[in-house]
Amino acid sequence: MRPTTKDLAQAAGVSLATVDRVLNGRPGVRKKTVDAVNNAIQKIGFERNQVAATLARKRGYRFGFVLPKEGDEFLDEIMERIREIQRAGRAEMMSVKTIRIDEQDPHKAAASLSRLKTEDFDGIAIMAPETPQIRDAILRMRERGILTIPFISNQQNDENDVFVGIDNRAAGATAGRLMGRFVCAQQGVVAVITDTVQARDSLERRLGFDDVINHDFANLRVLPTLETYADPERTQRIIRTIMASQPDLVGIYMMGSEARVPLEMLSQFRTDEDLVTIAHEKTPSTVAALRDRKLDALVAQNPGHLVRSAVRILRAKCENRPTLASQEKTRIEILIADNLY
Amino acid sequence: MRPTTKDLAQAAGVSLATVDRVLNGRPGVRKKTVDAVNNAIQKIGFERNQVAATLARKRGYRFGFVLPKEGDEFLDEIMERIREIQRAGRAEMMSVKTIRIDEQDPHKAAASLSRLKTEDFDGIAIMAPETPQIRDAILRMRERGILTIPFISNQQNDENDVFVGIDNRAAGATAGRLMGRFVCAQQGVVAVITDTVQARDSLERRLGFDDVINHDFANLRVLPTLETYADPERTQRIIRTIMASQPDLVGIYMMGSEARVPLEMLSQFRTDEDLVTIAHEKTPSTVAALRDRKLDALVAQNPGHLVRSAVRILRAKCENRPTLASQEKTRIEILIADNLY
DNA sequence: TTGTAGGCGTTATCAC
DNA sequence: GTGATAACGCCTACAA
Repeated sequence: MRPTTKDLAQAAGVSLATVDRVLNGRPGVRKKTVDAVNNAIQKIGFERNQVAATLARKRGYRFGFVLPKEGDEFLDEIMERIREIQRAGRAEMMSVKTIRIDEQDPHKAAASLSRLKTEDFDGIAIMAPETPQIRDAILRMRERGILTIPFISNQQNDENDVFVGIDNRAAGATAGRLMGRFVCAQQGVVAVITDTVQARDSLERRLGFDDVINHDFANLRVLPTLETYADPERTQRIIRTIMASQPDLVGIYMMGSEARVPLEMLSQFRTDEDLVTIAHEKTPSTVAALRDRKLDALVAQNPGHLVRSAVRILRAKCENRPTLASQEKTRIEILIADNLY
Repeated sequence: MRPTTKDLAQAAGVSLATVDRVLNGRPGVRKKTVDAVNNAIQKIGFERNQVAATLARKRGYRFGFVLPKEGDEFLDEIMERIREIQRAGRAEMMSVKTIRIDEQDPHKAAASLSRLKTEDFDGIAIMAPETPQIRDAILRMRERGILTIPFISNQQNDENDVFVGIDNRAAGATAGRLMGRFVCAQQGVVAVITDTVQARDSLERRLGFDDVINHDFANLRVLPTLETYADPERTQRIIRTIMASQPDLVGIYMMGSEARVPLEMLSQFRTDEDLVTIAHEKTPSTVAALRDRKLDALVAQNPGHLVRSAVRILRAKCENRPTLASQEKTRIEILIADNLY
């Protein structure tokens, strides 16, 4: 039988309460006693039973996801996965809530974060742009004792802490290599479209993309990034212009997470089967485009994985135990028509 | 506060013990009482607390993985992931064991399965070739009351039951499309190498591969599958012959899960940068080959995911609750040099 | 600084 | 058939 806290208390010659204090790093125990307990842990090979520990805490774990108020299809997927885990989590004594913030207004957003109280949350996963106000708000949350982890959009990797999301530079590189391999032309020009290059994510993807193209595909020339500002009309204009002005166009890289609008516009123009198109994220639009051969490949991060990984990491932090590193590294998925599952 | 069994007992006008009997489908309760409890469940929105339930069962969950005795690098990865979950599982009241069977000898293998007792296992994930003896042994295990699920190698999908592993036909199709897209030649010949075409997995991959090539890449001709029987010398001979006899060779598809030997042999010959090579499974050998540009792409199933998914499914079955379908579908991963993480 | 006792929401073992 | 009641292993008052 596995040793229990009772065995441990006996082995260390202390009471259950003291064992609990040491186990959970609570104050009010003499160093000597702490050592005695720790030695006993080693000696009898004690390992805490998380199931019992969770049950004994009256309240379960309460986690939150901070998400932008306005979002694209990718965000819809994320929210659907959060809903899934909400349902499944109840039986495991875990509740998950979402908090929407106004991404456009850093002050409002920061204020929303400030309102999150320690009494309501054990940990929060935060998807938010990198602004001074938000960074401060996050720091203050931590001081209040709420665990936080960056979610999908990285907050400049402040401490070499965990981060749930993909390496965007590698994602861009992946897109770059697929573009290079799929284009069979001797020479050609590649266009890059995104909503805005403001975000760090876009910058990193572009860097990765260029790295690969410049290094391994000298036959291709990549044009400056075109910004749509998520405006359909502007998007249409951009695509029309690029198609008309670049006779050597062989590929289009849709770099943002909102490929729906560019794809719609593109489908009005694309007649040339040799134009290679690559986008990000698996959404209803991109999946349909992949099936219809309007898109050649998708570079994606799995929304379900992101959400579950965030929750697992927060929970592990709460319980003060390590996570399986191999499980929590977010994979850069490549999707084509045949592995869409 | 969430309703507990106590609340439920009160609402149904019965005792805790009866509630438990109904909840766990145990016999010895009048139909009328069962209905009363079920109605009360609906009425008060009761949902069982799995944490408490797990704790209250004296023993935790005991699962097993049946694996072949002899294996390749892919199997090593699987075992490493099982070890990981063994460590992590203890705190969650779950133990995981592996049982190695002699794949070459169906009778011995079946005998090994027969030895697995209900007292020792709540559920077993089985990776085994599809032979009458093994099929029977599995059926008998089920009759004994042990939950079983096919693992990686499918047992002809007997009941439309769960299956942990990839759709091999889709995996072959994925390899086919990558081959078609990566080969830029006007015309060419593609070779297919595997250990043996005995296994259903190989057949299905080949079907998927051919589907795509025939349908979408008329410029390519796929040669009959070459079998290495996992013999290095034979592999070398095969590769030498194919390189010499097929001047139009533009691609090699290593269809089995053991790409190490073919890759080694290939590296002795490959000088032509235009030869596209695609293999299966992420292992030290294939990863190194991908990095060294000796391999262009990998079609893989994630070993960690496979193992954890099997455990989650077994556990859910034990606890008589559903799984997250989106999480348990094994993805067909495409790996290139840039998304190897 | 340390210990005692009661409780978390189930399951299991007895009686009736 | 059904109902009390004692575990399960840990946490948390409150007492000493």
